[in-house]
Amino acid sequence: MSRSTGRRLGRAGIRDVAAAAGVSITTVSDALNGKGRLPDATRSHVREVADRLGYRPSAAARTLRTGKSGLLGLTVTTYGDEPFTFTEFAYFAEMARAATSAALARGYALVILPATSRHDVWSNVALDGTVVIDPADGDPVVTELVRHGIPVVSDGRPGGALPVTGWVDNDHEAAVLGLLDHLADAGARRIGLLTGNTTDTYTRLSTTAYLHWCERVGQDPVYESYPAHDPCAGAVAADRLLARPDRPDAVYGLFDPNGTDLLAAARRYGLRVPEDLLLVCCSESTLYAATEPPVTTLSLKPRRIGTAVVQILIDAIEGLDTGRPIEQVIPTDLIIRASSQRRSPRTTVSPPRGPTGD
Amino acid sequence: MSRSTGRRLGRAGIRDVAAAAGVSITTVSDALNGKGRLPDATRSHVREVADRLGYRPSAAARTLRTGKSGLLGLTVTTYGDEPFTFTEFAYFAEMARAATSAALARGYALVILPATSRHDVWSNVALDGTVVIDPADGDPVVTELVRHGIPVVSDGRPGGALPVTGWVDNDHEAAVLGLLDHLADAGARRIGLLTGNTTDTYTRLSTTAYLHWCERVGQDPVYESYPAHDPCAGAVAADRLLARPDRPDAVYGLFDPNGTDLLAAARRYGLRVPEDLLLVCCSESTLYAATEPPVTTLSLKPRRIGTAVVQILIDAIEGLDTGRPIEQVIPTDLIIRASSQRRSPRTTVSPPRGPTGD
DNA sequence: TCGCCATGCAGAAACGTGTCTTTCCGAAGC
DNA sequence: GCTTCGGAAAGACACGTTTCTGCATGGCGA
Repeated sequence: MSRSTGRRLGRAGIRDVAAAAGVSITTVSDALNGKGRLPDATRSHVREVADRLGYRPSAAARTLRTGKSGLLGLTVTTYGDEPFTFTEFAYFAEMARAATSAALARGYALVILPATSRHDVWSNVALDGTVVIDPADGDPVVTELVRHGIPVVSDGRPGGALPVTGWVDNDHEAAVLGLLDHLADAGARRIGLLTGNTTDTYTRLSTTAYLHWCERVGQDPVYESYPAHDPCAGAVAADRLLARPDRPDAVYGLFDPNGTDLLAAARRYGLRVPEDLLLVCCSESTLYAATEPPVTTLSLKPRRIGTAVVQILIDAIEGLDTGRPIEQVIPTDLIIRASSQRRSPRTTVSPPRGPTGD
Repeated sequence: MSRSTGRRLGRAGIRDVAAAAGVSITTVSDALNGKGRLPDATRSHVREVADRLGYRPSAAARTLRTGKSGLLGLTVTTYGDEPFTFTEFAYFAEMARAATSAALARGYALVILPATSRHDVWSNVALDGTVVIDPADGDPVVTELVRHGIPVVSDGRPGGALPVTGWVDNDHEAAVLGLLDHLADAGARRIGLLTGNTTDTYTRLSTTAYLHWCERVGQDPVYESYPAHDPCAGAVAADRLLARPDRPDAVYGLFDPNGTDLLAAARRYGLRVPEDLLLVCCSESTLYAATEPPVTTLSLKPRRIGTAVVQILIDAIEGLDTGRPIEQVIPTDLIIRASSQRRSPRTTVSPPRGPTGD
């Protein structure tokens, strides 16, 4: 009695439902979770009473008992001082969105967490697993998580023998090589690169692929690098690249804003695109379909990556061994627009593109 | 004994730490949380033992006991069928990022949740409070949350007498009126509007403000609306707007991609910007500093909004009554660039802008 | 010398579930 | 008629914390 009256100021618990339905706690639990062997009459009766009381099981208690929280961490490595830069490039936003949708479809939710190993937050939330975007070599957060038995799946091949459960990545080398070939086919004689001076895997792989390609075709590398987290450094670096005495006649920009940066720099130097300068940049933004001229972009397919990462992670958590591989390579997509084609003399207005649909 | 040996396969619990340190569970808890009255010697000893065992308190158990989870929900109303569209417009991404940072700084983490009232996910996570972006009138999710005693703070003034704890918003009417005045000052005779046919508050307020302004200055409204969630519909609507017999000589685009859409449409019709057509669009993207010409944008200051929303929410959760108002209006920022100025005959190249810093 | 307070720590009761084990009861088998 | 069997539901414990209460001990003033 002291119990049932004392509970008045809290939410309705499973005890209240049991009392109201005239059954035991066990029966309520079994009825709501479809577990035990109960006649349908009891089941529906309990469900009806629970609904009437507005009963919601306590997530904390359930988590404590079952050991599963239904929460996945999402961590983005941070460049510069801002805690989160995932809006800097549309890639991160797209990837996060796809991951969120995929997780939700399987009953999980995503918690956004910092890449720094501030234990305060990390240990204050019960995680079933974690998605790590572009982990650094020997990332302390990842090693700590794995040491505690929490599955970790990374977007981006992990370096430094990081003990992740699985990973998904593009074949960055192949993507860059293919794109450079495309530029060469379009008539480029000297291809330049606008790249970052950060040490993340994407930048490193792309840059070395560029250098390999140069070596293969016997071209001197022409590149400028800048801190990718600085929004104005890109424009300056684009300017530097086009101001060089060995000015390239084609440029690949590694980061999302490089397309407009390079277009602006080209205008400043009176260079016409694509006549005087061929352009490709890595971006997920549909804005490049409507620039003057439209810019050829390399899409890393963040939606497919985000989805795949979450599927692998949840499969690992639930212990179900689907045939799905634990390490997946997602093909990239070169969306060819006017900026990388010298063929068509008049600028073809590309029709509005619908949703890419994957 | 059966206890301590049986725990071998799990993580180290508080009991293990207590046993290893030769103290009681209470002492461990107090030492780690800085609670009781203990000599510093005991404190450091317990901490050292806990570190050695790699002890991490169970978030679930703590949540169950204290009733606080340290988790805040983040919900974005969804247009169309995609579960999440917060990447569609840079606004959402910026806002989410700022909110995440602010929450983290105060020891909270954000959980991304769907706006649909699928109870599965919502009731599976223990929330201390929720941020709702642009809730619909009488939103069922919000009412349900409030009914269960969970504080809700919304980005966007709630309509339909929604019982939220607080809200933060821009003064959309004032922003639109000021911007239209700016265009009129620049010489616009007939200002058109590119708007959405969705019923969200932002679109509605902005559109009615436009209609009011037209009425006040005695101009016939010229606008086209389209489903804002459809990525290609914007370009088509921009085209429609400039194809009208009563073609406007200035346009305000309500959504992020409208700037490039309108630039592209203007090119198709041979209209020069800003000579033949003045342009403003609402966007948070820095890309518009580098377009040809640079486009004047209206910034809604999502970073300030995201921060303010979280501060209000956490204040409410922790019950501390700061002087901070529960309802805040954040001023907008009109970033004037070449597209809305007829004065300068030659296109001035705006210098690269640094981080906006708020 | 006795009582009192401050200090340092331990015991045990919750928090709200899930689930293993047990009990109860009617019906069927020998 | 007694046992067995199986269905339906109740009891009780455990999950790992936090925290309230309470027991010692020793120093101090009266």
